[in-house]
Amino acid sequence: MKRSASIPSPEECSLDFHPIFIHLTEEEMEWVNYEKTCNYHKRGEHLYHEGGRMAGFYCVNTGIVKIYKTGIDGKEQIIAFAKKGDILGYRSILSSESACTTAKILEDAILCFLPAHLLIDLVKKNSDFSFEIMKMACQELGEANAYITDIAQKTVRERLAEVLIMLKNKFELDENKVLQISLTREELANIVGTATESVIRLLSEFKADGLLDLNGRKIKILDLSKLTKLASF
Amino acid sequence: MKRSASIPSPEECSLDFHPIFIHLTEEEMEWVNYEKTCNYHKRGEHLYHEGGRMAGFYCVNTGIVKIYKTGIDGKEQIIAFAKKGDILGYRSILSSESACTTAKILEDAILCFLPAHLLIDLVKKNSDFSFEIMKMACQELGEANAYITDIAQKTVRERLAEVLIMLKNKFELDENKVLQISLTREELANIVGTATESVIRLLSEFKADGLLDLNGRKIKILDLSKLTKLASF
DNA sequence: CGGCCGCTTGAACGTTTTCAAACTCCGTGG
DNA sequence: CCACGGAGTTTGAAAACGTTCAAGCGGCCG
Repeated sequence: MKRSASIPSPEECSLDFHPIFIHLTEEEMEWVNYEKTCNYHKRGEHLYHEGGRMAGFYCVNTGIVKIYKTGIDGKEQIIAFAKKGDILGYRSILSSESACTTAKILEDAILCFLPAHLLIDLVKKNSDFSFEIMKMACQELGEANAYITDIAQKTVRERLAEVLIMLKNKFELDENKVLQISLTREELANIVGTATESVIRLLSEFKADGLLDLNGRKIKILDLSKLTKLASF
Repeated sequence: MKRSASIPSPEECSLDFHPIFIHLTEEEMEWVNYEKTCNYHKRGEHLYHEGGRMAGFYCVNTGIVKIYKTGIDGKEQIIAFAKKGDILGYRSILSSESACTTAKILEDAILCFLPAHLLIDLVKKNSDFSFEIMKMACQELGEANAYITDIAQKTVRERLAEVLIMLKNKFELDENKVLQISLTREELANIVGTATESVIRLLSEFKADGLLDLNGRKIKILDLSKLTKLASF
């Protein structure tokens, strides 16, 4: 536990690669670096909870964060994942609402925390920064609308295929074509919006059809084009 | 057709009540009024189409606009309605994407059209305006996330109850407790994300349970609290 | 008056969920 | 080192839910 006790190195804390900050002046960037708090976060840790007030937002430098809402009798609905380069928690700050989701570390992460007032000040002072944030929010909105349509109209089978493709695009495959994110069957079900057993049955069906190979939580994509057809884009 | 041939009166074109514009300077407001084009739009008319480029955005002064995506074999998924005070089409402009929805007039409307460059210029020049737009986008994003969870986890019955409550909140009831928006059963189904027949069956079930009364497209809300319970918030 | 569109109902069908049980893997403690 | 326990996974069978198809009705517009 040497790492989690210590503070990340300056390189690990760098925000330079975050597309959001490219339009900041040197002065503003210094301000950001002065205000930021960078930390290690272990798997399982909660960053914030649905319904709570957001003290600030987070920039992901390494690791994976799961963002979800809690629905009927505690069942979670996964809304998104955040990985290197993503920011999270900005929505609630800008809309002056309490957090509409919960964020939990899925893979050990290095995150920078930036206080809410900084976000608001930057948005008010730097119109390019503001524009980037707005662009991001509008893109997310477009994706959310698309997902509403999918979830309302597609079968569970189609949605599972689609989710696998989405995960492949976001987290890539390794040299063996294995999805570079490890999810439980239940988590997969909570993205798709279905029961765990349904995911299990459909996955083995996909395997039987030669679309993919399974090895515990490792999912190897064998036939992307068939999978894409199944998702019916 | 005297009206549709003529141009709306200055009062009908006023944008003063739109909350979006309250932070504009007098000069900026003059600019908006100079650039705006105000028109009558008849029921059935399309404002823009999914996949097309947005030349600008619209402010609703009167009437109702239906905003939807087209899914599997043409089935529409209604994403939102816009009424007096709402703006639409801004998302695609700010995210530099093509329209992710289609907009169609549901009730004869008076709309102001504002060119895309105006939106972008205002966003870049007036940080308060920019902040308002961002706030709106972030709120919509929160609502979209909530709807994803609902549609993924709730039964059709719960969702229909929820949609009726949403419509009541947005369009109010008249003095007879009748919903002030007229939708076909199919349109209701396309909000809920289900088949037309399911909506019909559930509506008559709600009626049998004394929750509401039906008279063609007129839906009279009899027992809001029971309906709310059914929606399980 | 005819035809079309929207509404309604019934019945069959298919998909998905639920419940129950058993199995596997893995880490902990005896 | 092995037993134990727990979480996650898998499978089967039954049940619930929702869709689809088919048919008939009713009202409105041309």
